[in-house]
Amino acid sequence: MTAKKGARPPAAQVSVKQRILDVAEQCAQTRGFNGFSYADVAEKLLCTKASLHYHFPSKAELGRALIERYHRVFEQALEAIDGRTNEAGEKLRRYVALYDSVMRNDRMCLCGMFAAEYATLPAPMRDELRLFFDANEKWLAAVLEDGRRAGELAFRGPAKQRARSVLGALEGAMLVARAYGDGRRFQSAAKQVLTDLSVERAQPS
Amino acid sequence: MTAKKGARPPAAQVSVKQRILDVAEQCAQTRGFNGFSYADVAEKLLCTKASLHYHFPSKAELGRALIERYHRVFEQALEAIDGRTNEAGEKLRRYVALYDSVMRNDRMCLCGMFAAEYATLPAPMRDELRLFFDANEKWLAAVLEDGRRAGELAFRGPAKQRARSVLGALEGAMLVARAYGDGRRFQSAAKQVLTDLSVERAQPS
DNA sequence: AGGAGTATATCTACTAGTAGGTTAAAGTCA
DNA sequence: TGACTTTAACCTACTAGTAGATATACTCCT
Repeated sequence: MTAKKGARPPAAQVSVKQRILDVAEQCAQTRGFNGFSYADVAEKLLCTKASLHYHFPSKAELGRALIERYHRVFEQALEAIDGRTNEAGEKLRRYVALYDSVMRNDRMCLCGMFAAEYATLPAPMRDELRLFFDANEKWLAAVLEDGRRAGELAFRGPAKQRARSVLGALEGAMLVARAYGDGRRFQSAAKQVLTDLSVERAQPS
Repeated sequence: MTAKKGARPPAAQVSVKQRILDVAEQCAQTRGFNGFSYADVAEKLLCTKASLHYHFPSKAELGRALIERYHRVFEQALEAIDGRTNEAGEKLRRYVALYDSVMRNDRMCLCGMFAAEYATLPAPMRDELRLFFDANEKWLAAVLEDGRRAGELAFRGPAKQRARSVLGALEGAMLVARAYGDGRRFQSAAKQVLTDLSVERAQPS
C-alpha cells in the first residue's frame, strides 16, 4: 500500500473515486456486474472493502456511477467525432473504432455486459443503461440520416431502426468474439456493418 | 411435493433431470449463470439443494449440461428446417424464428448469455459454448453459400464471415432488446438482417 | 411367495467460504 | 479543532458443496 493510514488531500478525493471506478469498470467489463465483488476491487486497489463503501455506499450506486461515467466519456467521444469530420462514413468508422478499442483491451462494452444481466440489475442501473443506448441510437440515427441525405450512405427504412440494428450488430459481434478471444471476429463483422451501409458496396471482404 | 421421500420408478430418472434442466435453463436465460443459485432452482422445484447436487454434482456440470442440451435441441431444429425447405431465404426466416421464439419467452439466447459471462465460466462450459457457436456458424455458412450460388441471396465476401456477422447481429439484437423488454426491437433488427441478404432489397421495412 | 441386497432418489443438517454492508475508532491534514 | 478518509472487526445472508440417514423399488436367490 502506498499510504497505509489517514486521509489524502481533498484534491485527491476525486482521484480516489476515479481509481475505484477504473478498477470496478475493468472488472465489470470482463466479468460482469454479478461476476465481481467489493473484495475483488479492494484487493486490486490495496484497500479495504469498508473504504470502498465509504465512496460508494452500495454496489447498486457503484454500478450506476460506472454506467454514468461510461456514458459521459462515450458522449464526449461522439462529440469529438462530430467535431472532426462531417462525412457520415468517416463518422461511422470512428464510431466502430471506439468499440474496437474496447475489444483490444480484452473487454466487452460495459453496457452490453450489463444488458445481459439486466434482469438482476437494481432499478437505478437499468434506467442509466437505457439512457446510454438511447444516446447511442440517437447519435447513430442522426449520422445515418445525414449520410443518406448526402448520398454517402444507402439503406432502407427509418434511420432510427437502422441505428438500432447497427448498435445491436456491434454489441453482438463483441459478445461472440470474446468467447473466442479473437478481436478479428469483431473487426470482420464491424467491417460488414459499414460495407452494408456504404453506397459503393464493392469491398471483396 | 407429490412424494416427500424415497425413490421414484427408474423411468422417472430422466424426467427429474429434465425438470431440473428446464428450471435451471429458465433461470440461466433470464438471469445469467452467475445470477442464479442451486437454492433458486430448488425453491422452484420444491426440493432441496442436496437433491439437485445428486443429479448435477457441481454447478459447472449443470451449466455444461445446460449448453449441451440447448445445443442438441437447437441442432434438431436446424435439421427440421433443412428437411422442410430447400430455399435459403426460407431457411433463414425459420432460423430467425427460432431466436424470436426465445425472445417471446422473455429469455435471452442461453449461449449469448453465457458468452457475456465467458471470463467467469469453468473450462468445460467454455468448450461446450464454442461448439454451439461453431455449429451455428457452420449451418448458417452453408445456407448462405447455397443461397448465393442459387441466386436467392446476395452478399459479398466469404460465407463463413457473413455467417458470423449474422449470428452476432441476432445475438446483439436480443441483448439490447431485453433491456427495453421489447421484442419488436429484435424483430425489426432481424428483418433487416434478412433484407440485407435478399437479392430484391425492396421492403420499405 | 418371501426376503436380502442393491440402486435410486430424497431428506435434514452441516461445512467452509464469500457476498454486501455496518460500526466505532483512529489517522491525516488544512 | 474539525472535516475527511481509512481501518479493523464484525454482521447477516447466501454460496456451492458434503455427510449421513432414510425411503422406495427392482432383482435375484431360495
